[in-house]
This record gives sequence, structure tokens and C-alpha cells, in this order.
Amino acid sequence: MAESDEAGGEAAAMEEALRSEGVRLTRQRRAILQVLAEAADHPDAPELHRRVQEADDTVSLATVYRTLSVLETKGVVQRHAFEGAPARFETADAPHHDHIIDLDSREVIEFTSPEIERLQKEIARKHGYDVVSHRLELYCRKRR
Amino acid sequence: MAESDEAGGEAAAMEEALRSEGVRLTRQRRAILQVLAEAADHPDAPELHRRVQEADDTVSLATVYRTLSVLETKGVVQRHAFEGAPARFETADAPHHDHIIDLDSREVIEFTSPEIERLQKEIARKHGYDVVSHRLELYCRKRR
DNA sequence: GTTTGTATTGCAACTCATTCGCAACTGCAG
DNA sequence: CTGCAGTTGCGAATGAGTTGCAATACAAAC
Repeated sequence: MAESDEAGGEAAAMEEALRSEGVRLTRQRRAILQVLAEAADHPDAPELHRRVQEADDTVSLATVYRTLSVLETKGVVQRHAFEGAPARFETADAPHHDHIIDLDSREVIEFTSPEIERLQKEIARKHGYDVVSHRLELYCRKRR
Repeated sequence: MAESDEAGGEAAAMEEALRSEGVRLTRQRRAILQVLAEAADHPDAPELHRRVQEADDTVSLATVYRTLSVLETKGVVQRHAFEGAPARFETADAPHHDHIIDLDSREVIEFTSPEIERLQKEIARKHGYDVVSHRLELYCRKRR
């Protein structure tokens, strides 16, 4: 069970990070962290809620939203608001990356491009700005 | 009055485009097109509504939304949903471009980068995809 | 011009994702 | 163990945008 082992480790690491930030660890938050650590995809809040309830059906959707906000401000998860859809979440353990969204399956593929990052900084500087954050999404269809 | 002249011409061009698409031109739509043509910024729907009402206070917000949808599907305006804010609109007369969003003033600056476009296509192809559309936004602060 | 059939409008009610108020509960520092 | 500030569940509220419906107004045909 390599996957759940890793997920367990990841969840533990996130708990540690939160504890050191003074965030209280409740039963609900542990359950949510666990589900997030296990998720290989980019679930939205209701889907996360569904999965969490399989382990603990006392967790409310409001708490899922509230917890996601806390986790986001603590840098433990990332929120992505893709076009025309509710926000989706992923753990922030992987280094920065951008996304390809499959328009047919809604599947999300991650990619990085140091070259694009460099160009972005360059463009911003040319306009007198520093990049604080950016969003790059490619809405795609399978090539055939 | 170079600006309003241009705006007049742009509004007329949009009307023409719509007429040829079989879109009925109402008083309300003309007023909205006029305001859009005059806008140098990227207003959101309520702001557009405010401006339209200065010329014709019978136009409702619902009609502004409905008209924007029509204009978008006809390719006459572009909708941009920047992070944490209602959608903003601009006429689709200019060629494709991406955006820098000033986090302090909320001002929007347009830019293009053929180089980034090229890299995007390349990355998508590498993953077996064709890019249908994309979104690239740089959230920035003035450099100092 | 007048008629006419359909597209469009204004209004208010509705949706959807997300947030909030509040009383009850519970981690966890002491 | 206690105490209490941080959390939770519930349902109500929010904000952006959409929609049903009856009234209206384009614009094509007379």
C-alpha cells in the first residue's frame, strides 16, 4: 500500500505544519487532511465533503469550506478556480505548477515551464511590475 | 474628439457584425454597445449598467447580463473572470492578449507574448493535447 | 404605413457556490 | 482536570449571475 502510506505521511506532515502554526487539530480537520492527502485528483468542496463523510459522517460542508480556507492561508493547500466551475483543491506539497484542463473529461494535468515563468517575470518588469502570483491554464482537447 | 469618434465607429462596427448574425438591435443593446466601445478599461456588469443608465435609465441589470452573453457568444466581447472578483468585459476588437492585474489599483494592463503562446502549444502537444483556449494572468504590484 | 410573429425586456424570484451568525462543543495550555 | 478561546453544525444569508413570465418592440412582410 505505497499510496496510502504516502498519504498517511503527507497528512502527518500537514498536521505537523498546522500544529506549529498554532492551528487546533480537530477530528474533522484530521479527516479532511487525510482525504486531501489521498486525493490524486483535484476535487471540489462538495466532492471532498462526500469523501470525508465516508470516514466521518458528522463533518459538515461548512466545515469543509472553513477548513479549506484555513489550510489555504497556512499554505497547506492550493485553491484553483478554473473557468465556469466551482473551485478545486490540491495539497501544496508539490512545487509550483500550472494546469492543463481537459475540456471533455474535466481532468487536470499539471505541468511546469521555467521558460514561461522567466518570460512572465520579464514582461512584468517591462511594465514596471513585480509578479506576486500568476495563473496559467490551458483549456485543451485530446489531439487526434 | 478622437476617442468618441473611434468609439462611435467601433459601436457601429459591432452593430453591423451583430445584424449580420441575425441579432435584433434594440435601444438597450445599442446603448450597451456604445458604452462598451467607449470604455478604455475593463468594467464589470454592474459598472457597465451604471454607465449605460446615464444614457438610458430604462436598461435593467438583467438585460446587461443577457446582452453581454449574446455579445460574448457572437465574439463581439470578451469576458474575463479574474481572481476573487466579478467578471469584467472588453470589446473583442483588439487581437488576443493576456493580462497583468495591478493588485492595488485593480487596473488591468494588456500584453502579448508570442513566445509564451508558442511554448503553451508546445507543452500541450507534448501531453497529447491541442489548446482550445487559455488564460494567463499576472497578479502584480508596482515595482519600487 | 400597418400588421404580425418572434425576439427581447423588466421585474422579481431563483440558483449555485460559498460565507456567516450563533449556540453548543472541544482541543489543549495550564 | 479545568477553563476558555477556537471550532463546529445548522440553517439563514450573501453575491453574482440566471430565469420564468407577461408585456413590449424589433424588423420583415404586407
